[in-house]
Amino acid sequence: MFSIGELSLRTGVKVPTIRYYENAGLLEAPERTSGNQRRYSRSGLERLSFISHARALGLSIEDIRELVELASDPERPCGEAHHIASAHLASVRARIRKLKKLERELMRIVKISDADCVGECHVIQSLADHALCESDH
Amino acid sequence: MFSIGELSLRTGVKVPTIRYYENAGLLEAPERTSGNQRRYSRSGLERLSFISHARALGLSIEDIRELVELASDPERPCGEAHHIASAHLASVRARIRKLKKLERELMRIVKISDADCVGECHVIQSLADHALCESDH
DNA sequence: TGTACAACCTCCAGCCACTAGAGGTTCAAG
DNA sequence: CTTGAACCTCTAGTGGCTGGAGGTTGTACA
Repeated sequence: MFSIGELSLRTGVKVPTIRYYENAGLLEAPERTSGNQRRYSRSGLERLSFISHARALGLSIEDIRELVELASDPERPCGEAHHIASAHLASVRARIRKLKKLERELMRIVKISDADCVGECHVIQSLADHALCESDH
Repeated sequence: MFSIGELSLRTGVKVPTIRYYENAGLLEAPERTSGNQRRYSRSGLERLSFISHARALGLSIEDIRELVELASDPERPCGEAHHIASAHLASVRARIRKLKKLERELMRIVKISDADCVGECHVIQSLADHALCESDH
């Protein structure tokens, strides 16, 4: 049996965040002591690790809620879980593509202002004039 | 002279967002008609384009506020503007690195569950067990 | 000149995923 | 039995908008 503080230490998830997950319906409400403090079992620890790992992978609370439900219903987990994971993979890839565009754009802006840093400021000029951009955004 | 709606059409920034920028101190409060409606000049349009472009590049409102101040003070813009832009470039690169790690991780999870989709769900298993991860996060 | 109605105004609430603080209670070590 | 760290609940704030309520103005047309 772990207190919320011990659980926090073991998982690296902050105490208020654990309570938040409970409130959001991701984490089952644990037993309480007679004095109303939370006491977690091993399964609570495992569930929290699951949530924390999924969050680290960037899945939304909503996605995780769904995965948690699937996990507790062994009849129909795999297809849908797979769907959630691969949808998320696609969105991660889209974000990478977008950030790479930004990277190129920013490199250009920074490089120009490196080369020629007198008079008018090129950073500000480049930011002001979208027409100078190489890609759309 | 543009109404707020025209400005919105020309820049692609939504009307409530324009008001939000004004409120946040990014966009100068424009003239008003006798009936209290906003009327923008060309310089307002340019300023909003600047903001919108900088946002599209992922700069924070706070960063943009600073750039806007720098832009209006031609004494000391370049060094600081360059600093903001290159700090942002660094953070974009960090985000790309992080997302690429996630991509690898998710690919692994999705691939496993592709290959072997019977019995226990591997998506959920992989998410639950951080020890299976190849990289830290 | 009157009227209809789209566009405008302000203010307030909500979104996500936490995080921080106030103010009070409980647990456990000494 | 006392101390004080850790716990409890509840509320509010973060960033960057977005949407709605309820009321006013601008403008095109009859």
